[in-house]
Amino acid sequence: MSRVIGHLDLDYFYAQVEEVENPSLRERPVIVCVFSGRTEDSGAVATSNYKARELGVRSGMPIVLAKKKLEGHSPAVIRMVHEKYEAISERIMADLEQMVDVLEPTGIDEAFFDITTSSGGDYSRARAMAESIKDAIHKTEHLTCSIGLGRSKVVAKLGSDAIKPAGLTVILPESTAAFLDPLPVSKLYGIGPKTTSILDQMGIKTVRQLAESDPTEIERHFGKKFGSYLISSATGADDSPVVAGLEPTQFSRIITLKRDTRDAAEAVEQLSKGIEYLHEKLVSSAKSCRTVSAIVVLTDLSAKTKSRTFESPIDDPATIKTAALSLFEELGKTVAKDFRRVGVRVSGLTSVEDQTSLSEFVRMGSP
DNA sequence: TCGCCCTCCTC
DNA sequence: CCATGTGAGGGCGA
Repeated sequence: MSRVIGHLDLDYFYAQVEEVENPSLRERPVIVCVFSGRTEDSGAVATSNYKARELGVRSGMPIVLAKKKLEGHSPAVIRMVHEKYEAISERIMADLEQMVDVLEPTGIDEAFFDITTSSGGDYSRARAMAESIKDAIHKTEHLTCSIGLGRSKVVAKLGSDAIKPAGLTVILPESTAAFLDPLPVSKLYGIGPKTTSILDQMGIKTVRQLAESDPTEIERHFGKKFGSYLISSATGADDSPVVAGLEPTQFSRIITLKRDTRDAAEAVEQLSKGIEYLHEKLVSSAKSCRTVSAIVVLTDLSAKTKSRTFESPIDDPATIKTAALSLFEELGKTVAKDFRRVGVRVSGLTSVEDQTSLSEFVRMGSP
């Protein structure tokens, strides 16, 4: 029996949340922006509503450029408030969890789910379940979403993208090949510009061509792991499970500096709020980290990182700060250009409860 | 295993 | 024409 996997995507999430909060915005192009603070309007568009997209606005576009495209259309330019969207997302995910067998959130606005058991493997029952999920989110949060149903994560994800906003696309197991075959490989999850270009050079343009290509040849180019993933996604036979309760493995914070510099102290100074935030994240998730990394983006937008791993896990802000400072100092010596953006990452996360306490360690004795 | 880089994803 | 922010995962050399 085929599995029934779903992928749910909240439509133009941040901008839609703003529309719900202020319905008069629906008539206007809306851009939700991240302001870097470097100059008045420097920064980028995080997302926009469909009115803005129709006028040529795209995610990641400089705010100044987006404003030019929207000139004369009375655009709403809104500063992004991440915590607001996070709270709404958490409520929705908690509700969803009650409605499916397994829920795997993969971002603030999307999640995979498995309803094989509760639908009995019946795709018309599954469709009805997807419809009630959409209704529930609309009732409670007044938000629309798009859902794809299919036999694998890759297929479900393509489904949620096929018709949006407010779409529901069901790809029956027996129609999987017909659905996938004609798509360009770049549509598959995990295939970006680089992989597309390599495949193109191998004469592989469509998902069908990828599915029919020699697995050995593919694995030779992309490695065992990614190679076998490519083949199984292309055939729709990818059997990776939907997994609930995945724990984060890293937290990071990166900011744009008010002015370019190579001074480590200034980097850490401007990052001090960010380091506080990382500390809070560690405490609130009951985790410690073993590795601290400093990230710099130089004036030419190239990036460099340097990290330090501690023997035992740490979670206090002072230690993170000191580590970051020395890492930035070392980076400052090796790079040829000034820092434009700086960041700190904590990784190698372990749950506090998992950590072997000293007394426990002594009791265990040396192996 | 660590450290660093690359690729990708989403907004 | 300016270019934000977060996180996952793999490859590879040391």
